[in-house]
Amino acid sequence: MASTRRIGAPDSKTRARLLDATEQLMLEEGYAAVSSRRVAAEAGLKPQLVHYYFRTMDDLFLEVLRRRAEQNLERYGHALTSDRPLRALWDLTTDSRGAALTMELAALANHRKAVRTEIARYAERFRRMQLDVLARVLDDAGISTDRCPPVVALLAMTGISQVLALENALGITTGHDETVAFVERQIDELEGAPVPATARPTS
Amino acid sequence: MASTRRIGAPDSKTRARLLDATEQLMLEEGYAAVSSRRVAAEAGLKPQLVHYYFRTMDDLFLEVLRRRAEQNLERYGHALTSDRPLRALWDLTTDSRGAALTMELAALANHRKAVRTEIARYAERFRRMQLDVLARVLDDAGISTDRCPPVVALLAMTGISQVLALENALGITTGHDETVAFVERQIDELEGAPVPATARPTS
DNA sequence: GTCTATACTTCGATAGAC
DNA sequence: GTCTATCGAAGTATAGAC
Repeated sequence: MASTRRIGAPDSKTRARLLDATEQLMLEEGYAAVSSRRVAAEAGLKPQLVHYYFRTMDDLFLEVLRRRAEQNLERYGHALTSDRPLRALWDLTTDSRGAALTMELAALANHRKAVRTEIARYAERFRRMQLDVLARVLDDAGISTDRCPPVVALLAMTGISQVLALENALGITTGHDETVAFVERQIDELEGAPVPATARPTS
Repeated sequence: MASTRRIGAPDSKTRARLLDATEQLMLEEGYAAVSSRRVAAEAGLKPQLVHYYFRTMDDLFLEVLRRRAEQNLERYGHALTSDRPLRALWDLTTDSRGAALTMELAALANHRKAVRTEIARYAERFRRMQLDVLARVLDDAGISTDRCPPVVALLAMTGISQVLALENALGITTGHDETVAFVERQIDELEGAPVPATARPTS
């Protein structure tokens, strides 16, 4: 029989503080630093509150993941409608804070089955949205996809931004500037390079 | 003054068993599963022995890292002298077991300063060796490096193999086959292996 | 609805026995 | 040189007080 234990309200202010503290802790010290005691200390609360609002640590991690993923899905939605969708997509995948948290969640997935399952679900949705953008841009630019299918270009782009984020975290930056410049030049060519000045059309 | 506590012999059979057990545990359940008790259980030994041979857990992780890194340095050395060095390099970076362990160590580096420092040191050495191979191959093939410097190609290759490994661990494989085929075709063209009919050397 | 007192488990590490 | 007995701290989680 299921436990009769109660759970905190989903819209509680305290609950949100715990989620923020968890995310902060993951970024600063990695997911392994996340414990009920550490999260509570970061939020200035008592450790037991973590278990009141999130019955288990898995629930806490899942909620962090979902909150961030939904936010990202919305951002990618906007990228789709941008006048330079590919550039918008690249900017999103190279956002350092987002990339770092993604890395932590991916590492976490290695030994938390619930997290792995949820990440895989979201990843498929992201992949599809990204592919839509890329396929459309390549088609508009009249690029043949025989030799390099859109999915290959997408994986390359994802991989490059990932390795940049990972090495950044380790303090290795050799070749990063050149790589970013290269990718952005490719994107500019595909989407029609804007004049290099700061003149941007008003939105 | 430093502690008077003693430490086990470096060539001890028991010590090696503990290192093996740690590596195994990291691959199977992630680095967060590595504790003195779990490692000992995996090796069929008593938990306190971990602290006898490796004073702290940091020391244990560092030894796992060094052992694996030295092994890899040797492998990359061989790749340099292969008749198809680029292909050998690609095979090494896509070795799934090695990639998985690297991911774990990278994640571990996020909150273990000693590990991060040591990884960064080895990473610089690897990067240099890999660049030597790539620059030579590109030069031999007469490829201009103006547009795409060797270091950019290297980061792309590293990123692609990394994202493949990461997604594999998550159970996502969409587009993987196409991507591997694409990269290997590029390599074959550069190194003059069986060239497909549509191959077009750069002018 | 919100939070605290508390149980029980596992952790890293040391001192000392063989 | 090798291993064991044991400690204090930190971890997750639950039952019950406000």
